Amino acid sequence: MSVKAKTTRERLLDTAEKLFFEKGYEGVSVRDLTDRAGVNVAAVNYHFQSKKNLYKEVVRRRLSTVAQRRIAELKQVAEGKRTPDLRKVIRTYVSGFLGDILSSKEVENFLNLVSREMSQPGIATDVLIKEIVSPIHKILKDAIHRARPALSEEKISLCIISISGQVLHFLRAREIIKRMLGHGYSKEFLNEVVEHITEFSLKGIG
Amino acid sequence: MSVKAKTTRERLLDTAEKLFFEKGYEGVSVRDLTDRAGVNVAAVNYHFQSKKNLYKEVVRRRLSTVAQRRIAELKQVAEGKRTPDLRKVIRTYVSGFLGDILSSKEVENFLNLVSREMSQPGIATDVLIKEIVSPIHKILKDAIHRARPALSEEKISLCIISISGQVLHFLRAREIIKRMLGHGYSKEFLNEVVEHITEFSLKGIG
DNA sequence: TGTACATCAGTGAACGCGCGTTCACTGATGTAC
DNA sequence: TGTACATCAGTGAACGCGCGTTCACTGATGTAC
Repeated sequence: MSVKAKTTRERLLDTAEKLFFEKGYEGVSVRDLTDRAGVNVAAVNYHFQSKKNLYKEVVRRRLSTVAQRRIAELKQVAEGKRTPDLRKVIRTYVSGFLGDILSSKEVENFLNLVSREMSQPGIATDVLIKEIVSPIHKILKDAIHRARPALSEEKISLCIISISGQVLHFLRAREIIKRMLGHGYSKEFLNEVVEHITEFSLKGIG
Repeated sequence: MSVKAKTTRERLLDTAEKLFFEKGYEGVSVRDLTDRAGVNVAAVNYHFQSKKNLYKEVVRRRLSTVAQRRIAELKQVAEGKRTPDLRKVIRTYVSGFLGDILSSKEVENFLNLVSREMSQPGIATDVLIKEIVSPIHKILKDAIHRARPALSEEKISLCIISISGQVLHFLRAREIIKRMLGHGYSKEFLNEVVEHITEFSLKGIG
């Protein structure tokens, strides 16, 4: 079997991912982290020079996987064809960020972090914009442009912001939304939300 | 003339409002506050018992004015008539939160705070929900129900969340939106955004 | 009107605490001759 | 194969700092007789 024991570095990265994604950079102290990981306080600075660096490293690690998957999914439905199926494009985008937050704690937590950094610029905002926000924006813009050639560039951007605003709000304001609706985020409800945002936005674009 | 000199308490409240609204509760230290106000560090605890209490007091002070105005505006266009003009209702809601953020630094900063507390529960979230979120939600729900009787209660709530999601996103993610669009938030642009969200949402509701 | 005392706003200095980081060290593994 | 030294992961304890808060105090104003 040989279940290789995790090194201190690996344990730190895994614990940091969990805690940072849940509580944000400032919500986690170095001691929270090292206690939970079962390593010495000095380990963070030994392996990553600083808390900030560890955070960036953690973001980078997940980002490449998640961003690549989201971008690949979108490209598949948005590119190639002469006029893309806008409903499919939007649904893919929305469901990529909302659809399966329940199926994987890691993805859910990572999306928490993304939405947090989108709401107020933080340590990793630059890399997030570069690796995920801009590429997706570009794909969506292009797809909408080909599907609705009459719309101006500015109008298309406003529509994209309207869509991502809804997605981020449903991601971020879960607690308040739960209170307003009187129920939580079940699998079925999330599917309903994805359909809702898709149809709402499709009609909104016109 | 008799320009009455501000008391320490008043200076603290005014400074706290400015700083808390701009940078959030945790972004401001008691010393930031008292230095800026030109008063002693101990004054915060002398007048307000704790930093937390000062924050609540500051929120309470603005909230009553802003909430009352927003609710009054909405009631005027939403209530009374048999079937309300949905376009007017939505525009009033959207423009209440986005329309004049440039005209008053205080209102802009307060709306920053509201949107911050809506994104992640904070010290004042409860009072905000009670005084402004719930009442407005109720008015909107009722107006949409009378204008579109076919829609279910759940569907109406989803639509309201879609609208407020857009509003909050345009409020919160200003830095990122500026980068995406290549220009800032001018008076004209804000009017354009209000019209955009109104029409997008009106079509979205169907 | 004068005196004694209470109440109040406001202050300077310090407290205890948790924070991120650093220092001096250990013990295991690798490398050179 | 044995010895000497270098490199590395990891550690325990402490450092300096900024934080919210508290303490003991001053000086001005109000109140009672």
